[in-house]
Amino acid sequence: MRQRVFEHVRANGRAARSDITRALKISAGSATTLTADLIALGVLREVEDTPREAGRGRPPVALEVVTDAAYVIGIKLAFNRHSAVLSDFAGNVVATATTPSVGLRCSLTQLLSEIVSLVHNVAKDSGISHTDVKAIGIGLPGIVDYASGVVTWSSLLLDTNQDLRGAFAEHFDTPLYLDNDTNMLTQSEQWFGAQRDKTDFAVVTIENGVGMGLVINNQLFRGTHGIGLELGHTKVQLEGALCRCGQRGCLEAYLGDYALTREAAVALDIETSGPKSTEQLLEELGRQAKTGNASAQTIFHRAGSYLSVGLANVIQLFDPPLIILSSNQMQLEFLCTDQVFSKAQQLTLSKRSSSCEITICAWDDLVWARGATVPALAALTDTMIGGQPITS
Amino acid sequence: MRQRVFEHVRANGRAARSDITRALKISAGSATTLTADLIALGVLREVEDTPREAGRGRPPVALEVVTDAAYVIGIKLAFNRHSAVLSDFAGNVVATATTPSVGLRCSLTQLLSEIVSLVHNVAKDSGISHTDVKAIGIGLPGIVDYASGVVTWSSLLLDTNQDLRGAFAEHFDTPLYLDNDTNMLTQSEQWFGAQRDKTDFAVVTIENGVGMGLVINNQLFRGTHGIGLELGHTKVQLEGALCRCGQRGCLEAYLGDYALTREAAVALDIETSGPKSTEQLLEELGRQAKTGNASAQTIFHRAGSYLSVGLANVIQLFDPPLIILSSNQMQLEFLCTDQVFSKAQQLTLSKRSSSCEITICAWDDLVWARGATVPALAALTDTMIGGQPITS
DNA sequence: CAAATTTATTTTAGCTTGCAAAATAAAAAA
DNA sequence: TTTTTTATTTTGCAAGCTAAAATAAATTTG
Repeated sequence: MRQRVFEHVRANGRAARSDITRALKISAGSATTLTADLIALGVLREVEDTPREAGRGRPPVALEVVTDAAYVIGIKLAFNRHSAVLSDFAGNVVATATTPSVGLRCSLTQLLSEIVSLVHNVAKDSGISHTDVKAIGIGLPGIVDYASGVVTWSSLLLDTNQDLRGAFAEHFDTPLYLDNDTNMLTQSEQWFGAQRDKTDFAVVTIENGVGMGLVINNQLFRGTHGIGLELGHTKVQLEGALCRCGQRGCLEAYLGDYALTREAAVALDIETSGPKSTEQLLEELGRQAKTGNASAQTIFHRAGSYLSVGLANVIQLFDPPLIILSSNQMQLEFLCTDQVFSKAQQLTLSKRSSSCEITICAWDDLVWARGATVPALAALTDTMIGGQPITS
Repeated sequence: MRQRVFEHVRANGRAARSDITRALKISAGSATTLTADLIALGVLREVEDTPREAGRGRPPVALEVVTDAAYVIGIKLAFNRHSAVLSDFAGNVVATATTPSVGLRCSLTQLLSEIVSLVHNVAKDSGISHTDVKAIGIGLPGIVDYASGVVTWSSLLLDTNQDLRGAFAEHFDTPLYLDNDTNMLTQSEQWFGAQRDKTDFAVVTIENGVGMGLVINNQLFRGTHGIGLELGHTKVQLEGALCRCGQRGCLEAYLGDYALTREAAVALDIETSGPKSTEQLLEELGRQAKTGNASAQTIFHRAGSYLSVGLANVIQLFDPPLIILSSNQMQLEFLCTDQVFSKAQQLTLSKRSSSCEITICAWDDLVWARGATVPALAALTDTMIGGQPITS
């Protein structure tokens, strides 16, 4: 219950004891006791100059999170750049940092050294002491065993089954929470997003690969072994296009950056092995599609069809009231279109009454990184407040 | 906690207080108090002649469910026959009944009258009074709003959005729990199946249509609106085979009875409009496939390929440790083969360490009907023991 | 066979949590 | 100034557990 009171204050920024009794349906006496505990623990404080609101009666005294009770860092590791966010105990972003990354698969040692310098960088300018950072969260693409902190597979790493948490522990004492990057983005939406009041929603990301996150009843769903929701590798075509994973017909083999660019070479009549980067190729492909290149258009058109199918399947299986779609600029413009969405709705229309809302957003890497602070903050709060660790 | 103690006894048939303290990790004192409550409520009783077990010390005195504290009925409605099970409060089957059904879509009134006669039939022979039946569960194919008891759509009914619970209430006072039939089978597995100790598993059914049920952490997952898990209508092929739902490329359009038999006419070189029933056609198709008819074999082969894809997608998305596959005899023999399963595993192999076990079973309709007793029993127990209703 | 040992269950005292209701506080309205 | 209204604190009290002691009922042991 202490946890719930604290989370209510954190989620709302400020809340008076009387707000808490109403929101959490506890008695006024309990509110007094619980908040007194939290104040004694040093995680909540009364706001001195609570702004005077209209209304009679004794004015409520707002409570807020003691922002400097602890700090956490959230990191997003990606193919072309890494991003980090330093956040206070209330979840406010205090500092950010970004570094370019090698752009090639690398060893665990190399990746770790990039993480170490990023951690130092983000703390440097903010004036926050190293020792005040009490937890760190990292999200990276691939399959991650959340419980053990082992990276089963990642597109960033040369090797499989890398014990990133173990390696990290040799550099820092800080506890590390490691997860798939889409789960981090999902938690960013859950805590900080425009739809943060929603208890159930899905997140679908289209980047180099295709990922998915799911919140059911305010709880992140990871699958039994923590490796579910591999939407990118669901099959949408028997013996279809070749995927990075070696299989054929995976959804991401039609939608991901690499899927579009490998066909771009043909459509744009450029030599494949040219010096162009994926980003440049994608941009060129978009430009050509806009100016009427039929081959370029057909690439996006086909990808759009499969995106409809992917979204429809998500709706049919998980039945979420909302899907938040996040993607690169190019896919956003050409794939995440109203036509594609209405096609997806059509494909699920069969007898279903309530429909699923689909919204789009193109998030900055820092939003992803901020999501990585969520498990760090949540776990830290648990240890500080002292309750059963929430298994999320 | 009372609930948990009671469910532990019911799940194990018998349990001593000392077993309960160990299993539920409560103190011996609590076990005494809680069981005393349950005995006073008339739902548990001490077993007089507890069989003497080897071992020293004061012998444990077993507790068991008072079987005649209440009775419930579970019903499975299907295309060609309806089945009912009368169960005591411990979940033991006391009587069963089966009636042929019209075999055509019918009106709500017609279906209801079949339900009414089934309810009377199953109680008749058992000597159980009508008034001792305290709850009834019904499972039927289609989309059912569990909370409201409205059948949004069913292959059994002519019309959509039929308020079956409301209509039922005009005939009986007994509370009615209405659900999709696959959810009922899933709960049958959860309570009575060989794998009932499992906390997480999926059920996939291949009958006329294709259905799915999912248990996550001992809890039935229905999707947010209670209409998720429509595996049969996930798309596995862009612009693929025509499905009953009007869409193209649905999984069940490749696997369901009707999907196989509509191609059977061609393969077997029979006139489509002949008098053959679906069952006869399926049997004939199986016979021919066995005796080397290449066309017949190719039908099963294609269906098998899509079943692999469907199972692989379930694994990729839900990551269950176990899938229980239930189907008709014919699909069991020709589709649920080791080749299909190993193909499904292959399609998910990408970097995944733990694999998903797949088991098969061909359940009698009575097993499905018994599953329909589960929500009835669970809800009844809640009201009798008086706790928060379990939201499952 | 009586005493010791072992296991099960009950009793007892105490702790924690949360509530209702009364008391107190702090403001606006009369 | 008094009343009214809203917020918060204080004060018993009840429920739900637990740990530890007491009691029960068997088997083993000397």
